[in-house]
This record gives sequence, C-alpha cells and structure tokens, in this order.
Amino acid sequence: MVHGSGREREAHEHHRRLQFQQQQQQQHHAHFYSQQTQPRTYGVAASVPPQACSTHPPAVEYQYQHNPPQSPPSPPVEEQKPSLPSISSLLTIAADGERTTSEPGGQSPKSQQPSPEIRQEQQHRDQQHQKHQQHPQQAAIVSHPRMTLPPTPPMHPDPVVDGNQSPSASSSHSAPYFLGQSLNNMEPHQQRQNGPAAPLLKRQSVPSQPSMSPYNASSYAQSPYASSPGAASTGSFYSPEPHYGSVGMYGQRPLPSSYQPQMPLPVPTNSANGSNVWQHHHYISATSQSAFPQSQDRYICSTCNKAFSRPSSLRIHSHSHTGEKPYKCPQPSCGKAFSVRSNMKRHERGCHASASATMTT
DNA sequence: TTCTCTGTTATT
DNA sequence: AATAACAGAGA
Repeated sequence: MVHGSGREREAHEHHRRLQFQQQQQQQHHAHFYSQQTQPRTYGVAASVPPQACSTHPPAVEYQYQHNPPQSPPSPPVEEQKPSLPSISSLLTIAADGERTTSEPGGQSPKSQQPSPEIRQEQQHRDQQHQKHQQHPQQAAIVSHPRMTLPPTPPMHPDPVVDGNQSPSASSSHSAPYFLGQSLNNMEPHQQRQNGPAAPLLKRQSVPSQPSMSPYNASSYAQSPYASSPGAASTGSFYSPEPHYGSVGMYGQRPLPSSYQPQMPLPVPTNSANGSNVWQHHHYISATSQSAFPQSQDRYICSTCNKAFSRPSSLRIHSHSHTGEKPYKCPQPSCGKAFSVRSNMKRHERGCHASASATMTT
C-alpha cells in the first residue's frame, strides 16, 4: 500500500507530463511568437486564437519564417492572416444563427471583423476564457493576457485530468484550459495538494519551489523574451530536466557554481518530451543569473525542479518520486520500509520501542 | 562541504 | 496516530 501509493503518484505524474509535453510543444510555438508581438491590442490578440496554432501548425511555421526571432517587428496580426475571406463566409453563416453551435471545435473565426454585435460576443467569450487562465498577478507582470507564459493554472476542482487525455477534449478547449494547465508551472506543492494530479510535493514551506526560486518568477519578469528575442533562440535555459530526462527521472546533479544554462535547445528527444515547458520556466537572463545565489539550492530535482542545497537532500527527495524505501525497519516482524532514515528510526522507536529496548538491553 | 540526526509540519 | 517530507544543527 505504502509502496503502491508512491509509485502510483509517480505514474500519474509521469503520464500527465507526457500529455503536457505533447501539448506544450504546440503551446511553446504560440508563446514564443506571441512574445514577439507584444504591442498587439486585446482585440487583435483575440483574432489569433491559440487554436490556430494547434490546429494549423503549418501556419506557425509560416510565421516563423517570416518573422525570425532576431528582429520581430511586431507585425499586425492581420498581415499574417491572408485567408480572411473564407472566414468571413464562415461568419456569415454564423450570423445566420449557427454561432451558438459553431464553437465545438473551439475554432471560432475570431480573426475577422464581424459585425459589432458578434464581435462583442466573441470578445466576451475570450475574456471569460482568460479569466480562467490568468492570475491577476501575472496580468500585472505581463500586460497582455494572451502573452502570459503558462500562468499558474486555476486549480480545477476535479483533480482527475484524465478527461484531458482525450484528444478531442483537449482540442476543444485548447485555448484556455490548455494554457491553464500548463503543467508543472503549477507549484509542486500545489500539485501534491491536489492529489493524484498533484503528486509531487505537499509542503508549503518549501522555499525553493520553481515558482519561488530565483530563476523562475524573476526570470519571467526579466526574461529576454521581451527585450532580446534572439537570446531565446540561443537556448539559454536553466532546465536540468532536458539533460537528464533520458537517464531517468533523477539524473540530478549539482549545478556547477559557474553553471551556464546553455541548452543547445531542442534535442530531438527532449522536444518530443516537451521539455520546452521547463525551458520556459527556468530561463535565466544574464542579470538574474548573476544574482542567483550559486551556493544555495544548487541541486535540482529533475522531476519536480525542486532545489536543494545538499546532494543528500536531493537524493532523499528523489525517493519520494521513485517510491524507493531503502530504510527498512529492522524488526523482523515488521516489514515496513521508509524513504527517510529518520522516519524509520522514529517508527522503530514508536512502534517497536519495547522490542528494541529488549534487543538493545 | 556533506552527512546524519532531530524536530517540525502537512497529510492520511 | 502514523507517515511523508523537509529544514536546521551539529559532527
């Protein structure tokens, strides 16, 4: 039971991660591009729903080719959407009364300029979506809702994310929920608090959670995405996972004091795993990097990105992911095992106090 | 600098 | 109450 629960959590997490990784690949494109087109107004942004990227990946490629990261002139989105006429015709249909039922695919024709009435309705819909996916805090940091990097997701009351495993389901609400769930953007302790969907950590007192660590929130705020898109293309990410992911979940290793986040970017396997998620989350700009206390919390769990100051701490922590319980109760009659030695000791003292006393005396 | 032990907090 | 997980102190 004890063993099972730990491994189950891990399995859940792993499974979810895989899903997210797949999704995140597409999302990454959308984010990356949107970072370069900040000046868009809300209305314009609404005209380029994320769905467009997820359902028409080629279009994204097209945009990449025309807008290299080095010099994003923040072109008006309209210029990138030459195929409006067909949408207009769709709108006409929608105006005829189908607009209430034409949404199931989540591909509402938001890019055209419909009649004010319709447009308002669509905007309203978008606003509602964004309410779901955005925290006020992040709205403050990034003035543009659409450009917010994976926001701390609104915790779904239903922790069972299995519903999202359905491709159709994920695509149908790809816009808001997709972003909202953006994965482990969620703080590990929050994840744990949400049961199976949140298997990793549960303590709120953890100071070095991804979102709290110096290379997270601050890096967002200072992210060169905003100032130097070219830097992003060089792949300066602070993300241990892509490195060790193939080795196992716990290929942690100390970050060298002079650690330089030089991720040669998309290692094929990593891309396939969607490690972009972490890349997004752990990018450090030169500024924030220099400000980062190098001697502290250098050991990052590749699974949950939690930081530890000691390798032993990290090793012990890794047990929580693997379910490994190397410390077994010495009492023959008790087959219990623990992942933390002190916990085993305590168990021994508490549960086998008399037995141990007999043995020791 | 790291490890072990102890204490604490959260969860079940 | 038992357990999981973590941080801090001391070795």
